[in-house]
Amino acid sequence: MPEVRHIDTRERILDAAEQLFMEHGYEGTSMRQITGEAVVNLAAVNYHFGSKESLMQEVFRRRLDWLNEERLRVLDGMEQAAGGKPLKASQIVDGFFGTLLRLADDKRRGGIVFLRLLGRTHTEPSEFIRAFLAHEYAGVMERYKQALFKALPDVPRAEIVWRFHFMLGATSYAIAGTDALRIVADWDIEEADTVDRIDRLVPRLMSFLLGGLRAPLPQFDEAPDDADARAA
Amino acid sequence: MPEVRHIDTRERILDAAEQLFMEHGYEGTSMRQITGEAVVNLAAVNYHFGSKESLMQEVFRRRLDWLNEERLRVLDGMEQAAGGKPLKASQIVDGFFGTLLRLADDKRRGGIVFLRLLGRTHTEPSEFIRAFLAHEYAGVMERYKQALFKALPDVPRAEIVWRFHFMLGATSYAIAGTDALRIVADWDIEEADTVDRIDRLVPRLMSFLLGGLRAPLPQFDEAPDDADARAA
DNA sequence: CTATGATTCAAACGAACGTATGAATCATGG
DNA sequence: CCATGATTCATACGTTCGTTTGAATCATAG
Repeated sequence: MPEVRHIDTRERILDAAEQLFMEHGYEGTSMRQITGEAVVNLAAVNYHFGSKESLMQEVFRRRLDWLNEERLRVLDGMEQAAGGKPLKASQIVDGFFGTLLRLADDKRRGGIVFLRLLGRTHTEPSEFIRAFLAHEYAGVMERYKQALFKALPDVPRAEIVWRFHFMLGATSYAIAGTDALRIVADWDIEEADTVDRIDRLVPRLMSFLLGGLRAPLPQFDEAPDDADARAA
Repeated sequence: MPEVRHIDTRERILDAAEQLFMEHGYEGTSMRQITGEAVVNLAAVNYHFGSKESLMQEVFRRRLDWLNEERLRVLDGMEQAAGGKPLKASQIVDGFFGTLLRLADDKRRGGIVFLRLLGRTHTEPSEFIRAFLAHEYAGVMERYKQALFKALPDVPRAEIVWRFHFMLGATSYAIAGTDALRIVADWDIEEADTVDRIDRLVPRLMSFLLGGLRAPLPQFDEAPDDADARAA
């Protein structure tokens, strides 16, 4: 097999790119940084991936393919077990976000580095990246959306979609900046240490997400204009 | 006063930069794009602001100074009215996030363009930007944090800080991508039209945030290892 | 009406960017 | 064990980047 150096080089590039894209973003990372960190020749990226854009896509595909398939497997399993009855909202949320967050401990599948990269990329401005992510997510999103509709028949569908969106935001942000707490202001979570944070982040975030998902529906009181009246 | 052209040029640069940084990010926006959009000479940015970094900081300072002072004014007013008694959580959340979101309608203070820029920048990788934002936010964060501690005396402080963090994430994401709904997957909110979205986004997001903030506390069942038992 | 300082301008700087090239080096199949 | 195709390598290409420069133009004060 003439594949040994090949694969090794490819993987080293992907690892370095994953790390650097996470730290400095796509535009902020140069080919020379990537190949330098990976200890490969500058031309290797173009040889193996064709371009910087293709490299970026491969960085995501390598991790997202498994993640989204796993999400579908989990959902399939839960629906099978439920035998046609609606799932609980907490199950669905855990299937989608829990499956994501549990990646943090799985270094073989990217671990916390990929998690942070993914969190940051959700708000990445580059057009082609967002388009690519939209395509990668399309199938999974549709399935989970339908499951939530079924689980919460009394909640307007538009409301569910919005709240899914808010949950995505809270999650992206939470994983994008594990250190962002002391960035947005220098709060220090009293007890927090590196290991502790991820372990406890999951139940903390899950409580928050479910609380938000099941919150009382908003009142669109009166005229669209101004409308200072807010529920106290 | 030799200030007329001066100020006009400065402002045109700031407006163009605000728009372009929002669309393409800091690294993805070039000086030539900015000066082209502003219809000023390429050298004008360096003449008026010194560097691209300083320009970025000025773009934010122009808007954030007022926003954060307003947040403090609102909090002061509410605390005065309460006369020493704790505020309601919903008041505090509205003071912080509502004041932010109501900027969307205030074109004079940046409107939705600045709002989206701010949302995206929270996960921006560049070190100096995050450092700058941390400094800008420091005072306001501390005051609101203390207000929440007082309003929710039964909730562990660490939990409040985390939930504030989650709220920030949900909000950033919601405003960063008003179009991100059809980006993350191509959902279309049935009724949603441009005007409608922002009007209804506020009560929707507020309900979600409050639901999350007041959710049942997480259970850290069976410490995984390193039994740092903390009250559940 | 001219002198002065502030602003604008066209042009250029060196550095860094993503990419391409062709020769050198490698591992393998015949 | 040599021929072949895959991979690595040093080097260079053409652009674009942020910034600088010095002259031209402007608005005002004396």
